[in-house]
Amino acid sequence: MLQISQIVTEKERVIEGLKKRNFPNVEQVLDQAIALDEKRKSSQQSLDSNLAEANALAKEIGGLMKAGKREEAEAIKSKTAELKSASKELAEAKDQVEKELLALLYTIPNVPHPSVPSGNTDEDNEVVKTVGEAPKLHAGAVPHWDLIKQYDIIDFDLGIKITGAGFPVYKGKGARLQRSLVNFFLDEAVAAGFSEVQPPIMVNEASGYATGQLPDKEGQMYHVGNENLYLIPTAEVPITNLYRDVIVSEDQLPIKHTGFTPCFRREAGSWGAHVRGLNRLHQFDKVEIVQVCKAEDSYKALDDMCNHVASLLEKLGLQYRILRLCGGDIGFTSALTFDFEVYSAAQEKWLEVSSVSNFETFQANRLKLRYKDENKKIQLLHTLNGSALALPRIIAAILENNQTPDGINIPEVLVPYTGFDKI
RNA sequence: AGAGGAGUGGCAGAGUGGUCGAAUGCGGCGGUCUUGAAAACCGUUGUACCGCGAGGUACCGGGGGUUCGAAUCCCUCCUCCUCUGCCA
Repeated sequence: MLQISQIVTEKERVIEGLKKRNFPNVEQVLDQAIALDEKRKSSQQSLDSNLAEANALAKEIGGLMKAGKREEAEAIKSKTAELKSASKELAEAKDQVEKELLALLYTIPNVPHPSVPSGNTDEDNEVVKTVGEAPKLHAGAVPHWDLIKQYDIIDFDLGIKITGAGFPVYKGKGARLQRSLVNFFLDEAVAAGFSEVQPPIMVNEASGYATGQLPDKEGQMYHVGNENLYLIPTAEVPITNLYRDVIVSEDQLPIKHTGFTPCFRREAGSWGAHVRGLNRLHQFDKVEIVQVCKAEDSYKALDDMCNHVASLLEKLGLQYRILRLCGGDIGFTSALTFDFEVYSAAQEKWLEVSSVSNFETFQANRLKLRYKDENKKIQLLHTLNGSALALPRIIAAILENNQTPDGINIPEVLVPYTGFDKI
């Protein structure tokens, strides 16, 4: 959520940024927010002076009662009734304005970083660089959805039986490959200085709001109604929320965490013929990296996180490219996002396997995640996160790219984890 | 899940209707003393909003209520502890 103070003091920059996102009626919405804020201030002023008066009278009554001057006290009491009802009305008015303002602010996305290209769809994303080469597959090479059947390592039909579409069952070497990748990614993240956490995979409403999934993506999360909890769409939610309502001390920064969790996404409306096999699932595994740092350090941190993701893909020997997301494709909460895509050679398609974002203060403002600077001034921190990495599409690419007529080769770095070098 | 108890500032812990944003201790910060440190002593030490400022308002787990006045009384929710039950 943007700070209202940001909207007031940097209105032009906000307008320019939101236009890049094609956010409709920018000026109108911002003016409305500013007007509501003014209304909020004035209603607080009248409420406060009203309360101050009432407090003074109450004290006076207290003093008189103690002095035994009952009658004088009673006389003053009669004066308070009016103040009381006025206070109630003023408080309601103030709450109402605050709610309206908050509801409006919830609808405003983050201001993109100046380097974010304008554009409408993923077609307009900027390819920053492409690393590695596409493997040359043998004549009979097939997509991963055929390979998983051929080698009996991932079973979609069984998943459909016990749960539904998009919930595959990993079997034998498929299950082992998945576990190996999780361990490999966690080990690499820990080696890069991210401390490991295992968070809950259901979160409450407050957590969903704080990282921005609510109310924006309400329909995309699975909701556990009898407990009013949400299944996490990404470990970003619980891990970032570890720092909700926290004022950290400067020497704790930067905070770096990694965590492995399953992720759940309803993917309402995004299913189609182009989505096959492991390309899109309702439940998948992911290792996430999260960072909290000072404003002046956050873009360096973003770079570091991107380099970490790149190193993973290089170690796995996968061709990949990095995209700078355009204004139309960047997430609601993000200021700058780099997507990583691996080339899936049999599908002849680029698959997104990581998204690394800097949210600047957008999440921190909702989280109330702050620190005290050297002048003892309390400042919002910046939050960042990235996938490192999401498993299913990595598995798809490994299977497709490393297939040979007599088996699938396992990348060398994984062999110590899998215990086998071929499927 | 049932019965009982409890949630107060960074921590510990007082306060059960009136000048309480809240005693006291510890911790933190600043200072005196010291060659330096420790000890001792003195001072200081929450957050948010409004206001140019003086200052004001709110916050004692969350929400609601009673009252001129609530940390204190009532209702409700949440969390923790103890006992009983159940269980991976």
